[in-house]
Amino acid sequence: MSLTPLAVYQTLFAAYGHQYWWPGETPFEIMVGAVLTQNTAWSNVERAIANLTQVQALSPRAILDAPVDRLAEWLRPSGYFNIKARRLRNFCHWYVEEGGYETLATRDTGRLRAGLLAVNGIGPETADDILLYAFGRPVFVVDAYTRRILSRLGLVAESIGYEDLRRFCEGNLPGGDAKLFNEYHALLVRHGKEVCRPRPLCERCCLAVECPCRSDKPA
DNA sequence: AACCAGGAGACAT
DNA sequence: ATGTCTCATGGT
Repeated sequence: MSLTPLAVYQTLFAAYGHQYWWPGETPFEIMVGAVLTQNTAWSNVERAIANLTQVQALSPRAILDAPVDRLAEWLRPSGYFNIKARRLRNFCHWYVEEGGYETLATRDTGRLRAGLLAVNGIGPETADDILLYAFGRPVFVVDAYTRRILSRLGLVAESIGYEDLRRFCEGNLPGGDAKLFNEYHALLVRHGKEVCRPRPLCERCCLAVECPCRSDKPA
């Protein structure tokens, strides 16, 4: 009886409980956060979003109306601010051009995903974050934590690609359950942040709250 | 004081 | 298809 993705989920939920994701009030704020959190600590993203709120620029129109270098200043705390200013602008341009949330929400998930991926600056993870947390679509979001935890548990190869890992997870979980996908990704991030760390490089991740990854020093 | 953080695009091979 | 660079702030 080998470990399954569903068993991993149940263990994580038993250990940590509900995570109440995504941290954001409106769908648009969630989408902005998804872009800004690329390879960046969430605490830094919060500062950037606070800046946008402060100057009343937390809307597609306001972002498009602002000069890019001004936008970059607001995004500074989230890192990569020059690139992210362009990425956020690209996204907002597409978002408005396509008719905004109401119109986009009528599209099937496949078409919506393709549209997101066509935006320069929206890659597979950011697209799936938006699909799941802003549009409520049943999509499994893969990230660095997912790959690290599941590969250390021996479920997948460490070198597995994004789409292969996504298909593996979606194929071994009850489909159509956005609530499950929502909670699962949040739990993987939680466990990855505080227990299953990059270093020390443990061979396995025991999935317990008292995981040796947390306290042991490298040999 | 190196290492890490809820990636993605450009470019070479 | 796959590997390497770059982008950058803030916490540990």
